[in-house]
Amino acid sequence: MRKTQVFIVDDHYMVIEGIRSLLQQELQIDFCGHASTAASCLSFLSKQLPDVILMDINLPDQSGIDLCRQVHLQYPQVFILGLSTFGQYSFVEKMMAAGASGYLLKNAGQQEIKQAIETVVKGKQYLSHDAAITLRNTHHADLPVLTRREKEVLELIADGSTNGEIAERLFIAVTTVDTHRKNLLLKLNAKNTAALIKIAMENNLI
Amino acid sequence: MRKTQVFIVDDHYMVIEGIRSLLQQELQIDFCGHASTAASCLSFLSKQLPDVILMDINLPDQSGIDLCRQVHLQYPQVFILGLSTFGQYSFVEKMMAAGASGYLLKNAGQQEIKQAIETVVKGKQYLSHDAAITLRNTHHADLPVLTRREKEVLELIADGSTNGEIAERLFIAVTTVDTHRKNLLLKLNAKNTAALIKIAMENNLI
DNA sequence: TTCAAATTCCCATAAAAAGGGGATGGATAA
DNA sequence: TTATCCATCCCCTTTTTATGGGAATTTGAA
Repeated sequence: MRKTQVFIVDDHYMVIEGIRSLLQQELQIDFCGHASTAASCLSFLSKQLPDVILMDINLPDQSGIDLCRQVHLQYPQVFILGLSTFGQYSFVEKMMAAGASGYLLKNAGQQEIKQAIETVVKGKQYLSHDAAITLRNTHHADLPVLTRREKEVLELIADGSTNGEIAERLFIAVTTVDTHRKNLLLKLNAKNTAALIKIAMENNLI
Repeated sequence: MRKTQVFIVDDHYMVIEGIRSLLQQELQIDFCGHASTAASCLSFLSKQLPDVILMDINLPDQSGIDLCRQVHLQYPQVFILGLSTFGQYSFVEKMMAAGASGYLLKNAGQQEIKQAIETVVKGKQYLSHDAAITLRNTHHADLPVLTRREKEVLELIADGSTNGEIAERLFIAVTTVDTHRKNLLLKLNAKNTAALIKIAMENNLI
């Protein structure tokens, strides 16, 4: 039986080495290389295709989510396992939406990594236990979904722009900015701008 | 010559395994154990003292900075190397202030880890190249010193309190709060409340 | 195609913050 | 002991936000 080819994309050498070390003991799995940037990952894929890619969400040149989407479109036969430090709901969800077959947290042990790889090569989905719990427990319902426009306005508010300035930059009326602002306060349950920015930053919305 | 005993505190198994794997090839270094929480780290130390601890900043039960301070006070003979994903200035600085002898980023390779350990056991300081650059580049001198009162006011602003509410809670006049607020905007070079909160949070003032 | 959500715009009033002054007592460090 | 910083307080004006409505158009997904 052919060994499963595994490729790793992560900008932390310690993590790459950790996974490599853990997978070395698995006879059915072959570690075929690693990349620390999205660019070098794509470059590798143009020459050789692994069966599974373990992909970190935080990469230096671009978001792992974007890379995931790109790789999934270009090489749909490759299974992608998301990889990150924390099980923040939005990240897990976005990674899955971008075409990942599963998600692993970096505190996963040898057994879990092995099982995840074996599961996704069969075409099934694998969610890290903790990630699954996160998806269930955490502020799923609590964390509101901001629209594209609301996020834009939020960013500009955080930068210190007044409604007038925001309106100018986005080519909309001041009253519209006002409305978005109202909705932001409502959605994030903030009393005023100060609380809004604090909550937004605590939830990585900025 | 006695081997250098190294202990790791990190809640990510992959990182622990990575470091262990990298250090295995070093004959002068002995990996003597690991912990994934501050509590189990302290429990280990009560029985056995390593020469160097590689300590992550993000731990599940408490901040690595607090743990660092505690360990440094209780076991001053143990050298601590801070460990984290990013080289954010305030974190590096706080870790050093808490008694760490050095700082490593998780993208460090085998040579760098080895050199860091060798450097700190000699009682010298070791800063990861990237961390050192961070310390130099980022707003070091720029960061203003906030007074006790200003910090209190800042926190209350961030929580969404109005000047009136802040005045009530601190038993001072609204006009005084106004003055503190003006000074905060000035010191942090913020255009308005939104920018103030963002800057304050980015610099860990809240 | 149809329906819900997103985006856009408007009015009016009340509340809060920003910006500009100036002033006083107290502590502290040089 | 003088100078500096902190904390406190006050005035006034203008700008910006908050709050509470209502309503028309896109747009995207089912």
